[in-house]
Amino acid sequence: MSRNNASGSMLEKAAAILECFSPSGGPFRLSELSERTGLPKPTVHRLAADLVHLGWLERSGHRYRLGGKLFELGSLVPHRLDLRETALPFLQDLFEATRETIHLGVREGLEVVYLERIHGHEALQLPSRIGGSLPLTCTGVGKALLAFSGAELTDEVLSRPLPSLTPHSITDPARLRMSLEKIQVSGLAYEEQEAAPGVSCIAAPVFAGDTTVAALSVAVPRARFSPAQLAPAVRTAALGLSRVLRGGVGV
Amino acid sequence: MSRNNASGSMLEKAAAILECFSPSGGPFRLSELSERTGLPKPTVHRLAADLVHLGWLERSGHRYRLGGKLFELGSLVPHRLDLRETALPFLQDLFEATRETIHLGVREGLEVVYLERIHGHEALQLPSRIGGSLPLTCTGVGKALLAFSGAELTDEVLSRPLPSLTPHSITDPARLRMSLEKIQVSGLAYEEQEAAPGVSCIAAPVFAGDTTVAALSVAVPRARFSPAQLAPAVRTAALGLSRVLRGGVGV
DNA sequence: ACGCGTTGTTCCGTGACATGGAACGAAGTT
DNA sequence: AACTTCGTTCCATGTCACGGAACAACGCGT
Repeated sequence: MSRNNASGSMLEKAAAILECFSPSGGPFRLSELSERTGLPKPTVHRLAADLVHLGWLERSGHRYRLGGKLFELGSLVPHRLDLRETALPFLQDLFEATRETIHLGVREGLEVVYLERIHGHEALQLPSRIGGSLPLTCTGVGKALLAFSGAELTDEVLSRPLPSLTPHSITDPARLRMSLEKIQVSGLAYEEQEAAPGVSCIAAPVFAGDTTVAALSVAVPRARFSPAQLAPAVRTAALGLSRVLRGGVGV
Repeated sequence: MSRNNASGSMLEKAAAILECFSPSGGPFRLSELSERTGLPKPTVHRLAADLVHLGWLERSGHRYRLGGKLFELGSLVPHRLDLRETALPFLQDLFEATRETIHLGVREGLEVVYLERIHGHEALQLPSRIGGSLPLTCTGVGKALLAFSGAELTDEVLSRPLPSLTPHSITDPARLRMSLEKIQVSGLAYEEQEAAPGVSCIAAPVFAGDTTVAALSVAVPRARFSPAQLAPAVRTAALGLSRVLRGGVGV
């Protein structure tokens, strides 16, 4: 029924099979893979066997999952790895100061990709996942990135319909533009229930020299949201990280 | 010169290209990839182009790096993801209590694979990397895993030559067996400069029900190593995580 | 117990497409 | 300017991926 991105070279088919697992992640049966990819069952059977052989897929009984080799390779992606490594101490500081959920994200096209997310025992219900992407327009990290990535990008984003994750997500271009301007003067992005109901967020951009390379944020249950206490911590972490990156991390 | 694992299906060749990046990670030129894989240049050229098209490889100028899609897929590997998520709060506690480098690892075959590694501003020089694997026999996490994974595995490991990461790594089977027995009675694994010079480590196994699913550790510069203070923290974190996993995480 | 729907799996003739040697052009090196 | 080494394109060859059809192994409802 799905008639997904179907065929082409063998690689594309293999990729299509692996793509089935994002973002659902969950184990799939052969026929589910066949249906989701639009590929005939024997083809999926053979390819899946090959992928298992390579360690890219794992198979227990009749269920397929992503394999350990992908985790290994994914951990080596250089830009992600380096940035995460240098950012981690600052994220830890921020966590220790606030004891709330911390995010680190970079921009990729018109979306934000999360590189790290740390939290304590009380886990918020959030749409963000490490490695996952969300719209720039309705997340704290995304808005911080967007506000400091040049006017062309802002125009590009505003020229399209604005996606929304919750009823509070900003869908009016004019309102978003105003919000971005406020972010530019204050250096901090606020977000209230635009990404997840009941959760507010405050974010700050991270610079390497004069280009925006990332943003970090702290997400808080709405009931506990007190900008006066969080803002200095977030700003401090972002500035500290930016100072270390000044020499730094290549694009 | 390398005559690596050469050819076969197209997937194997593509995998061979990607494997070039572990653990070096660094960017490679076309001819380097050709040499390392043993594949002819035109073949690598075509495959690399396909991989770039899929987002598995990135190309800037004439240099190839691993692509963002791999990071995304790697973050979805279920066993890794779930365990890391539930373990994170306990790792944070342990970090906050010790302010030292924390590791979380699982066993995969005869090696330990690290799922998480958090640290502060002072980063130790360690061979461990997230997603990377090391021998079970010369790391704290590895020894904790090995000591609680059954006698057959111990015999299997001891029947082979013991690898070493430093001159202090244990290479005598008898000594290792004794060390493992001590770990079994104390519930804690000690490791002194066996993985990296100047670094000591104390680790504890993590159970889900009655099976060992992971181990966590704290690594400390030898000068600061004081087991009396670290041991209770490590044990507490491991027990806390085990308690949460009791219901839990499937194999 | 039986039949039916659905699953995972094997088989195999066909042809699409990956293959890699050879040739080319573009840098960088001596 | 002659040479080396790189990335890239071309194309005739034959390999190997392809997927329909047939088979086997469950699970299920009555």
